[in-house]
Amino acid sequence: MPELPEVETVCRGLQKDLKSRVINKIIIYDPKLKSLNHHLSSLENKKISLVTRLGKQVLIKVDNLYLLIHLRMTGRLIFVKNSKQHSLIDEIQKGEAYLEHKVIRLTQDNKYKHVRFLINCKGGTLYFFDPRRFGTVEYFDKKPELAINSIDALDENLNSYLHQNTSKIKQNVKSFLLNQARIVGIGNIYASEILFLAKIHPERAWSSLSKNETNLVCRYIKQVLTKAIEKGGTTFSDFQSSNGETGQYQNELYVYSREGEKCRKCESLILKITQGSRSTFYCEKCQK
DNA sequence: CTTTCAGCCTGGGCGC
DNA sequence: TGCGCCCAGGCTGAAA
Repeated sequence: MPELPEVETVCRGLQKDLKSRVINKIIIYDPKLKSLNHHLSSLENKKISLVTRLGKQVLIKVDNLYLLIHLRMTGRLIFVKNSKQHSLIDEIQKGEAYLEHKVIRLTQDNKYKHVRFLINCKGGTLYFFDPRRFGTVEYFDKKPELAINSIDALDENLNSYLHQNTSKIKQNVKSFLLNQARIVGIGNIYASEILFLAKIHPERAWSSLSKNETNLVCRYIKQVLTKAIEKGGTTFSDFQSSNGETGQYQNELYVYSREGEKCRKCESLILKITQGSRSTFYCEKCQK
């Protein structure tokens, strides 16, 4: 689910909600997260100072310590302010939520929502829901950084990075955009959208791009991701911001998930192919 | 070195 | 209604 714009949307919401709150208690329900247990006590009674994005991950600064959360496919971080209405903690204590395979499942609208862990702080609780349980939470005692030789997709130096470091890469352009060891933040939805707008065929080799085409890709990486952030991300089935709102960028898509529908520029039919075992959507006529 | 592909998981949608 | 199959926004690590 979450690519850079969705993670940025979550971070902005959490920064507002969590900043300056003191952590009372952290509870882990999913045994897959138990490595975090060793560090929980060092986080309690400390103040959250900053929530920022690191690539596709959410970085929460707690005093001089860090929690790095990767949402992967279905992870959601939802902050619920304290109110008279019962919180999940209350429901657990009242036995209205129950344990199944040690992962809390909360019934709500007859649907199960899997809570892997929660942070209860003064004024509210941050829940980490993740049905598929691909998401990860890591603890660091110093600030984690992006991998060497990689660059954030919205870094202002992206253009010179692409020209200086990537001209020999023979990988197809679509797979290259998804490669997080290089550009960090682009996922399967936005990769197809960026290539459509840049009018570049997804099966071209990255090294075959002219200087001008590389500039175009760079321009549309910035444009697409920035606009998607403005729209609060893309919601297909289950992306939600930290206050539970859905994104709006799905209404702007030119090709993703539009196989067999008419291209919004030339009216020929959108095609779907598989590259690196991921779906790619494109317009044969618009993209050369 | 590069590239592919199964695996990690669950739930929704579809065809029968 | 139900069952089986396919699909999914990400990433890793083993194998080729």
